[in-house]
Amino acid sequence: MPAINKQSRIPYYFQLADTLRQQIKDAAARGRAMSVPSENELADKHQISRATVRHALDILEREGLIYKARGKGTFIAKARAKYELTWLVPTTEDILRRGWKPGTQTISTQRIAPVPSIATALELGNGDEVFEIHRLRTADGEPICLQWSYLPAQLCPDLLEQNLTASLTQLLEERYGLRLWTARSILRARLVQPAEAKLLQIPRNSPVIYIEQNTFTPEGHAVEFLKSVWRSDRYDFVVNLSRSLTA
Amino acid sequence: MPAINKQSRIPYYFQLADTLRQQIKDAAARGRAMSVPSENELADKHQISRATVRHALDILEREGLIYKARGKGTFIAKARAKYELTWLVPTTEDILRRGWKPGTQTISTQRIAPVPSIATALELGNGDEVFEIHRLRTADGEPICLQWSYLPAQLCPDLLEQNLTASLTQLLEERYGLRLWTARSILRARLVQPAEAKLLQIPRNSPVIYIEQNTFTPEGHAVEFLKSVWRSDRYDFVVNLSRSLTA
DNA sequence: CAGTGGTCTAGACCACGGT
DNA sequence: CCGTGGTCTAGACCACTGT
Repeated sequence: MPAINKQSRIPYYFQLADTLRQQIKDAAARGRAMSVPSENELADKHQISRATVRHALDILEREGLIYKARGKGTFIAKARAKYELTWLVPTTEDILRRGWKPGTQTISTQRIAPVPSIATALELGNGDEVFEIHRLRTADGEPICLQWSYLPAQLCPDLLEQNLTASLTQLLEERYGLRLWTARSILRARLVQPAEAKLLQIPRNSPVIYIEQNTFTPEGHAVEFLKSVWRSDRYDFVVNLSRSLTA
Repeated sequence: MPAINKQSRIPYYFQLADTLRQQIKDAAARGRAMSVPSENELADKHQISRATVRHALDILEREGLIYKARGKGTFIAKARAKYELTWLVPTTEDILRRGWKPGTQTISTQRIAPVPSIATALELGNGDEVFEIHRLRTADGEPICLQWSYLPAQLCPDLLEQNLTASLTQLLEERYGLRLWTARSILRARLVQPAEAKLLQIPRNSPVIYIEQNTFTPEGHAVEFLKSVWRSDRYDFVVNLSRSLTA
C-alpha cells in the first residue's frame, strides 16, 4: 500500500496524517487494539524523512488522537476527543453533527447606526453603520436559538443582498476575505424575556443561555458582534477539550 | 542581546518563543507597532537553524499571537487572544486571573458506592467505590459555585487524607500520576434548587449554569466526573478561542 | 526579480524507559 | 544496552507576493 503518493501535490505529512487517522478510526470501529509504529519505522516504510513523519504525528497529537511518551513510543489516545473545540456559539455544522436538520429563519435585517455598546465592541467611529441580522435557528423544525448579528457595513457592503440562511461564517470568508481568527465569548444564564419566549416557543421565566461573542480577524479588526439566546431544555452545550499542547 | 543561551538546557525554540512573546507584549504595552522579522533573519541573528525558528513561530501561531502569510511574512495578530482556552470548568487559576481571591470550603467528603449514572460515567464495575468531594468555591469570600467531584477510589487511594482546598487537578497529576488529557463537558441553564440557593446565597428560582464534566487520561481512563452549579449573577464564563490550526 | 513562508531531506546528538 | 521520542543543523526546492 503506497500510502504516500509522491506524485501528488498534497504534502507528504498531510497524506500520512490522513492515512493514520483513517487507520485509527478503522481499528477503533473493529474494536481492535492498534499501536502507532515508531517514527523511524514510519519513515522507513513510506520512504520519507523522520522530520516529515514528526510533522504528521504532531498534527494528530494536537487533535488528541495520539499521545507520545518519551523513551516509550507513540500511542493511540483512547479517550473520546472526537471534535476540535468549535466556536462557542454553535453553527449549522454543529447542529448537523447532532443528527438534526438545521434551519434558519431570518426575522429582520436592517442597516442602522449602532448603539454605543455595539459601536465600541466593533471599534467603529462616528457615522459608521452596521448591519443587524436577526435570525431564528431551528433544529428539526423546532426553535433552538435567537441570534442578533452585527457587522460593520464597510466590511461587507452588499451583505444584505446575499443568502443569509446559509452559513454566515462561510459567506464572510469567501465573499469578503474576512478570515475569522479569534473570538471572545461571554456566557451566562438568565431568564428568558417575554418576546423571546414567544419566538422560542417556551414558557415564560424559563432559564436560557445568553451569549455575547466578538470575533476578530488576524489583523485585529472586529468583524462581528453576536448576541444569542439559547433554549436550555432542548440544547445542551457539549464541549470536547484536549489538553493544550504548547511545546 | 544574546536572546538564545546555548549553554542552557532549555531548548532554543522555547527560549526564542519566550523572547518573542515578551517583545510582542512589550511592544503592545508601549502601543508600538512591531513586525516579526523573517525566518531567515531570526535564524541569522540568533545563529540557529531556520527549522528551529519555525518551531518557535509555530508555537506562537498556535497561541494566536502571530499569523503567517505565504510570500508576505509573519505578523503580529492584533486580536485579543490572551489566554488558551481553559477547561470549561474554571478553577483556582481562572479565578486568580480575574483578580479575585479564590477560596474553597469543603462541605463533605465520603467514600461511597456510586449511583449507576456515575458508575457508568467512570466506567466502574460492581463493587468499585468512589470518593465524593463536595465543595463550595468562593471568590473574594463570596460563593460562586458548588462542585461535586467523583473519583474512582482505586486510582487515588488516600485522596481524602490530602489537602482538598488546593487544586485537585494538580494533586492528581503530582501525587497519582494521572495526566488529565481530554474532557467532555455538557453545559446548560436551569433554575437553582432551594438547598443550592442557600449555600450560594442567591434568591430562589435564580437561573444558574449547570455543568457536567468527564475527564480522561490519554490512555482513556475516566478519572473524574464533576457536577457543578454556578451563580450567573456573579460569574460569567469568558472563553477566548483561536482558530484551530491543523496543518 | 528577490524575498517570503511551506515542504522536505539526511544526517546528528540527546534524555529517557525498559531489558 | 537499545529503541524511543526530543532537539537541532545545513542544506534544498517550491509556491506565492510584491516590485
